[in-house]
Amino acid sequence: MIKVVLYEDNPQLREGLTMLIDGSEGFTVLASYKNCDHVKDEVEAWNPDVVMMDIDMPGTNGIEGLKLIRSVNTDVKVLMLTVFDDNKNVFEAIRSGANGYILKKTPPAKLLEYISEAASGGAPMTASIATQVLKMFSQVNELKSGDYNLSEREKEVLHLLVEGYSYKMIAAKMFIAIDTVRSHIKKIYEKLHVNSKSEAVAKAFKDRLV
Amino acid sequence: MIKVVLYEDNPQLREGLTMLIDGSEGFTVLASYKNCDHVKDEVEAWNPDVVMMDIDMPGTNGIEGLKLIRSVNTDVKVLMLTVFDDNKNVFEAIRSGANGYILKKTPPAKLLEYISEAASGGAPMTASIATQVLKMFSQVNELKSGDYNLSEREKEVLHLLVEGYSYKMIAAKMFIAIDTVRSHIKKIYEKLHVNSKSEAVAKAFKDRLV
DNA sequence: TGAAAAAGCACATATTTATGTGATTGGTAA
DNA sequence: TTACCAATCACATAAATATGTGCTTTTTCA
Repeated sequence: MIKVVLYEDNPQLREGLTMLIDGSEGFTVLASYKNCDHVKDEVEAWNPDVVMMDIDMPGTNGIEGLKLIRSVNTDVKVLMLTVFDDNKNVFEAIRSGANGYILKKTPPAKLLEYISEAASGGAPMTASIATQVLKMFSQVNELKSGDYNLSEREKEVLHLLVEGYSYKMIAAKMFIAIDTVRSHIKKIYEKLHVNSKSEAVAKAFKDRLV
Repeated sequence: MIKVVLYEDNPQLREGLTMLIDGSEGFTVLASYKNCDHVKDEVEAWNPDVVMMDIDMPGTNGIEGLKLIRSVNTDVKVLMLTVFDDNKNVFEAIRSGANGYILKKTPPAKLLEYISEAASGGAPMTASIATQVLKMFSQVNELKSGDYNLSEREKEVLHLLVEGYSYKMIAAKMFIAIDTVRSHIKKIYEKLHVNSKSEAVAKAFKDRLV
């Protein structure tokens, strides 16, 4: 029996969801609330398997509610429920430890399936949400490409600079004179359009040259 | 009619999948291959809606294949197919622009559903994969919480250092004497366990203090 | 209430960095 | 074959940085 607690401000939808879930084999709704002002206590008291949390609620919103839950309980599965698949909330919810993210327009049968999936450790997502997540993910790891066409030797030097080596140490490590290190670094600064070691290091991090 | 091209080295599975998909209403398999050595030409020639790509193949593997496809075509939906939900491949596939990631043990009905979902712009994922993706996502954006308990003023100074300001400029910007800037920086170095500006900058980036 | 931080300032000095000018060598592309 | 560039080294100098010691004043916290 999957124990569910529900947070949804719209009375019709709250009742409808409660009846749907509670009336289905294998599911029970322990409680449902119209806001998550006391979500911590409530989740602790009921100890549900799954919390269904509306995002857009007056007072403490769903994301805040999720954070509150996570501050005391990292086990309970939290399914975020929303009307729109807008980017910002999806991102924030996932960051805050949501287990799934589904649209309200999801058909009833699918909804129950999603709840079971969440309860058994899955991460149910409406297709459009999943698409967004993947897109965000590849964006995060995209970028770089800041080429600056540094020569091989220059890349080596830059790398050592980033590692915190001094000119003297770099010279020793690369078996070249310190003046050669200077030459390389000067060239690197020109190419990166900077004029100090720390700026070069910062740029290396920003543009993922490291 | 959803047009599918299949890449799978195991002959039995390849035949099985072809028969399943091709035999289903609304789906057609244009071609199936046992490796993706000529994936670029093949995808261009067939122009499918969905490519199903096995990850573990001899020769050019699925990830490489995906990258090859993406180098010439960003529209076709690519569904990655694998036996294991191992972390590294999932990550790499998503980074490279996969549209979905499903396990081979997925039941036939579900498989067809996933293909349709991919074709219509969704991002079908096996539950265990979705869970992983969410986990990775929240890890990537985790705070890292490298605290070091810097004081407010020290954080300001560090921030300006990272921005590339010299001591003199920081002094001017913060309306304090350059010697005070030195004091702060010395303290910062102690707290971060570094002893140069560029090391501090590097650490700030690494530990997301910026 | 009293010690500990935090923030501010000053002076001194050694080291490191930044910048300039100039030269040699070997590879490579027009 | 000439011209360019990467890589190497040298000498010189100014500016910036790192480090040490020492001194107020204010805030914080046990």
